[in-house]
Amino acid sequence: MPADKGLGTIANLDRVVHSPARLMILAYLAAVDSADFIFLMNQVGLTRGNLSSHLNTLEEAGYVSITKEFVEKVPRTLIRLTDTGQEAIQTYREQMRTVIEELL
Amino acid sequence: MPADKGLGTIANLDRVVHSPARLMILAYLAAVDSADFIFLMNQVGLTRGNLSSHLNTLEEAGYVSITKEFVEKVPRTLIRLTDTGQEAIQTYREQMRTVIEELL
DNA sequence: TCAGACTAGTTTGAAAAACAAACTAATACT
DNA sequence: AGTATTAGTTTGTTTTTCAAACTAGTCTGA
Repeated sequence: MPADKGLGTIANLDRVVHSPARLMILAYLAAVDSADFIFLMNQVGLTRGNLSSHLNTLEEAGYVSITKEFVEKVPRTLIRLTDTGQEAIQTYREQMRTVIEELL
Repeated sequence: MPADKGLGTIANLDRVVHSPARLMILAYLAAVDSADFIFLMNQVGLTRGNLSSHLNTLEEAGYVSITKEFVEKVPRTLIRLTDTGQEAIQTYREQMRTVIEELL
């Protein structure tokens, strides 16, 4: 662990949120609250496989909920930000803000 | 690439800076401007091997300069933030600030 | 109706990054 | 001389990221 208090903030950053690919997913979901798989894929510019595994990571962390439904025989995967996910983003924002201030 | 302008900011984040371990190193160097290897190791809480390879990455990116000198027969490695490194931090701060604003 | 093509994802496997253990080399102590 | 200590580097393992290949179901037209 870092000896310094400020650096400790960096060490404690939530890696699930911090990863750029997932940060994009969360940023998008924070704006729209719910999106389908393909639309999200186009928005964040990830391949399907890539998106699938990142969503899995986010779901395991409890940050998103994934519901599959059939719309006119076509499967549709809806991804939604959970309250826990919302909180995680909030915490991350606050920590990152602190980091940015002390990085000056 | 992401379709959205804001998400593009996240996609373009400098990965060399973004990595928490290196972010700690840079944050520390930004504060003190120069530090020796062992002191830095204690401050950021990394093992020697770990610190050594991260410094290598930072040196290759041109963000730090590493000078080795002998002080009383004892080798001393001084790590210093370069101007390029200072600029990279500045750019990262600005991008991250934007990210934090649009993550709300 | 059966072949080919598309949609929506998941699984798997490869590449890159992060980390720590083991190694190197030099000095200092006894 | 032999052992311990300091200061790093190299190497090998684990984890993370990413994309190619696979699966399952639907649609389209000959």
